[in-house]
Amino acid sequence: MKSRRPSCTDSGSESSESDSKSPETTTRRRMAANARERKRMQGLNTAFDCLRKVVPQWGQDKKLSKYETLQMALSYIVALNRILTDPRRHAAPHRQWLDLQFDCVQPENYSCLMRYESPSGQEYLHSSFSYQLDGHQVHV
DNA sequence: TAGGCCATCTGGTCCT
DNA sequence: AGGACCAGATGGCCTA
Repeated sequence: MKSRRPSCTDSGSESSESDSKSPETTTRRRMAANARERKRMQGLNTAFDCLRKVVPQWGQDKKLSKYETLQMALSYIVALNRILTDPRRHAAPHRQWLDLQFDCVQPENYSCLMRYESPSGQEYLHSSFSYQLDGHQVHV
């Protein structure tokens, strides 16, 4: 594991008589805030690990970065959404419906719309997704 | 060695 | 008032 900067959060002395402005209190609060922030970031990283497990890796032996994980999750959701909204077009065995690459879905290229279509073809309120793929506007 | 990725610290802001 | 969240800064590790 990485060697981390010496942490000042190890549970140490607790001053009980200090007022709210004393250096001791300030330091104690900072240490507590650091510990909370560390815990929060660990929770975030746990969530990223969970996301990596359910997102396709396409044979990558290297762990996806956080950014790549988010991009891949976005592409994956788009692909699954396409299957759900138009299964006959996208779910055929010969279809390479998961051939979206990271670059296919860039934040500047997509927009979320509020439209949905049921499997029976009946339209109702839902969320759909559109993005730029190879220069073409794709709606799923 | 440079660049990418990451963990941690820190101060600011918002919320309860 | 204190906790949660966020973004910037900093420095360590790893790989090409």
